[in-house]
Amino acid sequence: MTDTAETGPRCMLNSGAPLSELIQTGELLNQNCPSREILRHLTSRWGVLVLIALLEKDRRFSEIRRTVGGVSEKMLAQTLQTLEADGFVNRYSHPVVPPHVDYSLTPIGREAATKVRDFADWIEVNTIRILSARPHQSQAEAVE
Amino acid sequence: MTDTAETGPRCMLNSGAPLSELIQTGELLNQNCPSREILRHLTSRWGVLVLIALLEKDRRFSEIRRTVGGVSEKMLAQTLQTLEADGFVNRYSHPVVPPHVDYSLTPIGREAATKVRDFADWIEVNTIRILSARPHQSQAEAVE
DNA sequence: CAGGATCCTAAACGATACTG
DNA sequence: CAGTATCGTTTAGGATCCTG
Repeated sequence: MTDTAETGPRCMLNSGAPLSELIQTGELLNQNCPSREILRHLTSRWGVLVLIALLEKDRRFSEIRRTVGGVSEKMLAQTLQTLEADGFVNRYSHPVVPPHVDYSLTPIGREAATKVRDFADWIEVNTIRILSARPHQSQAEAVE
Repeated sequence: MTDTAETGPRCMLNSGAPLSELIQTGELLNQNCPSREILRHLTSRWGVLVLIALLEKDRRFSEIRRTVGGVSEKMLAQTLQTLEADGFVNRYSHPVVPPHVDYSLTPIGREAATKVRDFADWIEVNTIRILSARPHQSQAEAVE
């Protein structure tokens, strides 16, 4: 045992090497890679849907809330803050009362959202196919 | 108020219309659409990484566990069961002792995994750019 | 209107022990 | 080896109330 409690090999992205020289291949499978965090934010339950909603057009808070079915105020605020902190979303608060806040995608946010949207499109197109190809559950499983 | 406690408009995919005539556009934003469930499975924390691991080659349980850094036995088993139930993954248990179980992608699982891999690749290529473009946290936030 | 603060429940997760 | 069962912890998530 060493002095540090490493849980696996270090990721190249935090190995101390100069960033400009790094090449990443399959680093997501590495537990310690910061790309894991990005992945989790972008694939989070509400993050995916918010990105899609904002890809269509800029929206204000309550509009996103209405667009993304089922999201609570709290989770929407939290999701938007995370996406903003990652630099995927711009937040512009108009200096008026009552408050008016507009959300939009940053350039890199738009890139990410486009990728997410591609994947979402695939799911929407294939959902029926997936549901019908699904192995049937047994009675026991269905009751569960 | 009606007799049913609907939380939003029905999704076309469970509206009772014949499946073959349905067209889906933006149905993921609808709370009641079954595609939401597929999305959650495919974008789940470990689901993404398992699909990527299996896209490279077929693997047995312990091999996936070693490949996907940080996944626990329990979560891997659970994730594989979900992906199998959705029809994305094949499970073949060799009739030997000690047990030997091979996992592989189904055709539709391979399609899905390819899409996931595309997105993952984008993240890996852009992680550095994302991290450096991130708005800096304040001292207060950093301590938090 | 856009949230922040609070409280609470449910689900996800991980570690460990056990079994065919 | 490939799980299952159990337990305890952590996080996600929702509901409600409150404020500039």
